[in-house]
Amino acid sequence: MISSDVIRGYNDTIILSLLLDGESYGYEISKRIRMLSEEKYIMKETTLYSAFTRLEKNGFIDSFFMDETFGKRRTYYRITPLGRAYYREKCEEWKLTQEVVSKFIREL
Amino acid sequence: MISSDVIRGYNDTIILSLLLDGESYGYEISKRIRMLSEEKYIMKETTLYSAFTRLEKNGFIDSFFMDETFGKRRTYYRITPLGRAYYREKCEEWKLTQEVVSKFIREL
DNA sequence: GCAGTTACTACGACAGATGAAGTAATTTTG
DNA sequence: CAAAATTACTTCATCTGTCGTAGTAACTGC
Repeated sequence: MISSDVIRGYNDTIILSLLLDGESYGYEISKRIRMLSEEKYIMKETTLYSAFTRLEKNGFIDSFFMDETFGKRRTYYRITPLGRAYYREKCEEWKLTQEVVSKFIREL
Repeated sequence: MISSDVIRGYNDTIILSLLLDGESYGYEISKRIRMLSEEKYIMKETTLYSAFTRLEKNGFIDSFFMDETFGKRRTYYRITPLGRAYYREKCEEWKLTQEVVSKFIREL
């Protein structure tokens, strides 16, 4: 289990990464994070949906509705070019973070 | 430069790691983080001192004063056995976090 | 003697994560 | 066929940690 405070800085990046595979919606994203991380990280619902709001406000994702005649209406999200650029930056930053944090981590 | 939000979850761990080398105080810790990270991460003063307060409250560090007849009085900190245990946990968590986050990071 | 460095402390603002609760529709199961 | 589970969110209030700003205080170098 990974605590939220250590991965916090990467929630937005994780979501964007999954949207690179194509448009998706909250519940699906949530399940994919769970699966891909092998249950090691489970993003809370409220965290996820508040991330969507923030990402959209920043222009990193777009939201839209699909034509659905059944089921509770889903909000779909799609990554924007700006979002891709931001994702790339965060990937670079991740490499740097790994290097830096690793200097303070030792095997005991 | 690493933004504070991505490294946020590791500030306490970074401080504890430096205290493993022996007791130290705020200003010194701050300089060592700066140097060890090759200026890639600079912990803000307020962040650092509030981390000390939190760590002490949690029993992970002890504070004390040294006999000093000159200079502004420094508060020294020393890691406790509890702090060492916590540090070890965080090191394990770091490995897990690296694995998990890496799954969402791609070369583009 | 004044600027710069060392070494903090206090305070208020803000962003992001969270728990709890609620809504609403569909699907499964007993 | 009704109840429980699952899907798919939304709202709201709270908490934690970071940050900007500012101030205090002593020493050090020019």
